[in-house]
Amino acid sequence: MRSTSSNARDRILTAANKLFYAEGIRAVSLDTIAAKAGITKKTVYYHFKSKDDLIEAYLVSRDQPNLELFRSWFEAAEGGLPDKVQAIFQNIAASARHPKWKGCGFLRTAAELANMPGHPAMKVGAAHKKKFEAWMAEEFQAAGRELAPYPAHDLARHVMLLLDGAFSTILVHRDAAYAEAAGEAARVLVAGALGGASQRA
Amino acid sequence: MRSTSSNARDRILTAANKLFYAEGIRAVSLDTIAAKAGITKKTVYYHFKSKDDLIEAYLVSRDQPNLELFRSWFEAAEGGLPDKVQAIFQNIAASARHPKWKGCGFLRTAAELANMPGHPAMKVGAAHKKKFEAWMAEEFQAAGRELAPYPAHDLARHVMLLLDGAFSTILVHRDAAYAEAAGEAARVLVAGALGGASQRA
DNA sequence: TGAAGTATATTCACTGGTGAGTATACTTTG
DNA sequence: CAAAGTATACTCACCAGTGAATATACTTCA
Repeated sequence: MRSTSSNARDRILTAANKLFYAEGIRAVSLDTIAAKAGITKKTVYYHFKSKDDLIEAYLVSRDQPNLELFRSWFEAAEGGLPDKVQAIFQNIAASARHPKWKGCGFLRTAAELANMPGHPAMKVGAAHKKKFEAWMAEEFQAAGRELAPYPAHDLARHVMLLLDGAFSTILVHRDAAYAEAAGEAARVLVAGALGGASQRA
Repeated sequence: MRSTSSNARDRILTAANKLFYAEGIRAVSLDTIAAKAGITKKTVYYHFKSKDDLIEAYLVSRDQPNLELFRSWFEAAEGGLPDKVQAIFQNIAASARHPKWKGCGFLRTAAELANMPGHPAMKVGAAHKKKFEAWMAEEFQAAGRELAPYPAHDLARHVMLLLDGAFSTILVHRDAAYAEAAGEAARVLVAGALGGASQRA
């Protein structure tokens, strides 16, 4: 049994999650993370081979939970496809009103690591965003062929662009209303693709 | 004559521009900037009261030039409103293919300073984005009342969201094609707002 | 006019503190 | 016991910001 070990590893990852997300990757030292996890820095280096490694692990740990969250918002929403897509944005708006909200960890990490394109964490971020896009495309595909002249994967990409635009813009303005605006735009695109007259909310 | 003075200040600002943009705000030290500017760190502190102050000056110096660039792309484009809007995105795609391109300096700075909401540089960034949005709204307003059920300022905000989405997404994937996708989405929205059938490229 | 004084601009050398990462030794537990 | 896990205590590099001194140019007024 390596229960103690995993405990330490988990505590490190939990601390890293909170601190990296709250303060940013470069603003947080391993000393601070170790302190928050209640262990020594050397123990951090026992479980992770470098800070970059821990950054990568941080993003890996967020991948599935974030996607699940989007999925649950989408599924819980009443109404048609436009409504379900819009619901994602409305939920983001709600999240963004919490004072601890600091944007999308993947996007912020990508911004901080823009000078290290090959960084392993970048790959995790890119994969995460691709998964979101692919999932959206699936949903659109499943929802019917009515969107013929507007391929599902194009529409999915456009929605994803609006989503990341919302994340970035809210962060700049500190105003969750931008997520609602993005939701309306997404709604217009999806409704339009479905061939129906684009009924706006 | 204070020519020497302005020279030093300008050199500092030029060096800060290049380094902050290329490496990120927190990754660059004032020692590095001073070295690049060919002066002493103390001289940096003579002209700027702190690193934060220099960060702010960096963004201030980018505000007008960036807006001018967008404007020039828009004006140079042939065709109607949808084409002119789309042209902005196409030009961003072209810029993004240069190896030195590292996204939008305002967005990346906002991501790095997410833990300091009141930071002066954040205000500069927010003001910059607002100017872009306001300019777009003006253009839409001027272009006619035909977009009745889709208020010009809503449409402007949607275009801005797509733009920032493009900036972020290109950075994550290192693929300028996302700007083209965003441009198509913007084209669909603008064309749709004009009441015409949304003819896609 | 020119000497004395003052503001501007710059340098060298430093401080206190923090950063990532490590050498070594202790401790737990199967 | 031996291996996994953790701690103490350290290195060396860097960083934001400063103290004290100096050089240059502009201003004042005897």
